[in-house]
Amino acid sequence: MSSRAATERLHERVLEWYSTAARDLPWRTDDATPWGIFVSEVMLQQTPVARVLPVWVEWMRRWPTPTDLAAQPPGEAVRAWGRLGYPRRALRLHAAAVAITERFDGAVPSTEAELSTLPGVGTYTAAAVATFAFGERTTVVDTNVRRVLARAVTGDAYAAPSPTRAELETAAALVPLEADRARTWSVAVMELGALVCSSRSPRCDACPIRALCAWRLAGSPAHEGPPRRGQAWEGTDRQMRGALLRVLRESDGPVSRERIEAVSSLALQRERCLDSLVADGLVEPLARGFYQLPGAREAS
DNA sequence: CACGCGTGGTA
DNA sequence: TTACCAAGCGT
Repeated sequence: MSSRAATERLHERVLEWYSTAARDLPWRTDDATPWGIFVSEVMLQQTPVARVLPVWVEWMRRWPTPTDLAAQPPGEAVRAWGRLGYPRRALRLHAAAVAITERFDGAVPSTEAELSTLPGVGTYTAAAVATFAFGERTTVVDTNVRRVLARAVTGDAYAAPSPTRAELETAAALVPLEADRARTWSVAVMELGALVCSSRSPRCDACPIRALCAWRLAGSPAHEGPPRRGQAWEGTDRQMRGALLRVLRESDGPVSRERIEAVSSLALQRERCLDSLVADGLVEPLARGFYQLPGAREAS
């Protein structure tokens, strides 16, 4: 319900703050390529910047273009993914590189609609790449944006579990009209959420919009409703899949069934997870009970 | 639409 | 120490 003048004040304060507080990240430099930005966005899905940085640098060194990556077997992408987590992203990134090479002549597509057709590219990533790599004026909504707007505009301590229609309309209404300003606004709000308006302990004293923040003005009320439950971990298939894939990733050649079985004595779960990794295309079964990352060449 | 999917740092 | 959390996506 903010007036145009209030919106303008919000823009000015956030953009001014960003001009001095923004981190120097390699995918934000002027010479960052659309491919580099694309790779960074996929790596940053649910993974912190600090962990992404060294892996991104290595990927750019090895595969400076989508075609370079597409020429490799998918297992190479999975191995180079290291410990970023959610390794299916590596597989989808490889598949996206193949699609870009085959369907877009090796050039990362520039529109949100075309980007959305690529594997591993959802609503957020399509908007982010269209905006940050190509300057398309669109609405970028990630978890940071949702939290910042929940507090500053709506006055809630946290955003809803999943984005609501009203939330997306609020975000869209706040995007500056001019494309270049819109791009900076999007990255600035994300940065504000990452550095200042954090989930656990927001640093309101350092916030450029504390004087305009609805949550702050309401006395920073605690979150209402049931506590959001985190993901279970101990004993989950996710944990087992991670342990299994780690053995494959850190092994040069094919891995014997014996080494697979040494990962865990829980045979039922272990085999279920191995099967699911094969079904996902993350693991390739070979003859005589050996396994390897998909498409990996035989070590000589 | 709710759930499954990795990993490691931090309050 | 132990939950919580980090630029989501696909089914």
